[in-house]
Amino acid sequence: MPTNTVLLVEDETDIRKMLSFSLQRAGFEVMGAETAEQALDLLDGPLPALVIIDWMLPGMSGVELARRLRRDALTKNLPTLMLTARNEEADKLKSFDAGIDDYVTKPFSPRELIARIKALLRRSGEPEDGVLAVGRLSLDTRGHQVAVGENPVRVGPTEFRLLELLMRNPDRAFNRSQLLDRVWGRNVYVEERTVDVHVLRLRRALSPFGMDKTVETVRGVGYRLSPQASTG
Amino acid sequence: MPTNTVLLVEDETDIRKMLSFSLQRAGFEVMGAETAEQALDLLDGPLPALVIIDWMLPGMSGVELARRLRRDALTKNLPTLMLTARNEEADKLKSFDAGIDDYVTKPFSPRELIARIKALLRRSGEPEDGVLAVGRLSLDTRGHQVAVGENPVRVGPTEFRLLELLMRNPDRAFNRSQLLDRVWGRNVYVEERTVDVHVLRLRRALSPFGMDKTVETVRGVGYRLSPQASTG
DNA sequence: GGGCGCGATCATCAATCTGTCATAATGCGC
DNA sequence: GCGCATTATGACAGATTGATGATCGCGCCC
Repeated sequence: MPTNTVLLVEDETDIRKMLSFSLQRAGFEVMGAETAEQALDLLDGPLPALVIIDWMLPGMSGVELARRLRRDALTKNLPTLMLTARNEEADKLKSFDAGIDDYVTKPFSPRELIARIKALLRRSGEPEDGVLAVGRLSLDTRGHQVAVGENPVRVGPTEFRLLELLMRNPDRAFNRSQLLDRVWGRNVYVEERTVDVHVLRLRRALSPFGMDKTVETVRGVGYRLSPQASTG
Repeated sequence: MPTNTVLLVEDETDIRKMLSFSLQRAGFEVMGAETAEQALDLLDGPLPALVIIDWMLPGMSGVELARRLRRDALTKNLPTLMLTARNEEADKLKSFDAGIDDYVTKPFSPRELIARIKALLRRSGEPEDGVLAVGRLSLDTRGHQVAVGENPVRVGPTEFRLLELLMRNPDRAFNRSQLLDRVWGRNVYVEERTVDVHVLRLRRALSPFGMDKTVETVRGVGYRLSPQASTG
């Protein structure tokens, strides 16, 4: 999901161009569609971060489009914003009912639109899910969970932090001193050899899934995580 | 963010009462505050699902309150909705800038307000009917009831709030401090170990249905709700 | 006043993790 | 192949951390 892409569904060319311009100036990439049908086609590709829909569209209406988006699991969580000339309460309610997240009435200033878009994105898109992945190996920093494919892997706290560091820096070799600093903390006195033991324990935890080769020894230096070796 | 409770910050008594009534009829619990300061106090306790803030408040302004909420890690993700008599663009922008998620201009109909609230909650992951579900486990935030399949489960108030938080954030690990902040409230001084006891009680309540494994221990961190483990 | 439900602590036991060491393997230059 | 340097591994004792049962206190209702 390109995080700063907006899909704009608006049939009136002038308005579409004007909005495209404002949006681009605000740092968004814009995908334009003239009809709901065209929009649905575009949504088969990479998803935008947000969809702006004009109420009045030729063919399928904006409300109907919104409803469709909500029904499809893939687009269910896409933030949507309705653009309309109407200012009647019934229509607003209908929009919200169709799952629209926000509603802007024409005439509106581009600045207001941008502000609302940002508010919407702030609310939805931002939360970094915190899942690191290397090959079939994944590490969820939020959930404190390691898995190979669907299988959860049991690792102790230290091994978790160690793996996290390695996964954040794939293919980079760390010497024991660096590992101690970054995993154990700077002012801790721990024998360098202790690192070996924890690497061993980490490998042991990964080996049932054939992923133990992923943590490679760099002789004379230290250790490295190698995405290559995770083919198992 | 626990419960289907809404925090309403409005100094004019008439309006507050009227809105409280509408909100309650729509199925929300309402916490009322007359000032921003009072609101902040209330937010030291269990968090509501959403905050409605009047623009004009005696003392600290609504915008300033919103800004504060955004600064604090604990309330950062609370959806906020601004209520105001003004209709000037500059003010709207100021609101959005303060991190407000939506904006309703007086005079507004309660129905519109409710619709917007629902849109906001939907966006932040709140189910429409107030029933959270994870596997066979379900929790009704309005009826304050927990069930596994059709079987009701008896849990105490604290266990309920604890389970609610966990169910709102499946697969996410919380440490004891976070749990205390979010389930007990921030101003209370409670021993961290107390969390263990309530987790124990929660598990015990769930175990007759084989769901006790759903609440997992993350050693060295805290606890996590795992949909996986609910297969029992 | 006397249950009763609930919540917070505490003490204790069990499970798990940690850092070290001794020893076995392995790799590498010659 | 030899010998040295480096790494892998198994074992262990101590330290942490979590689970559990029991206790105490508080507010509430009869």
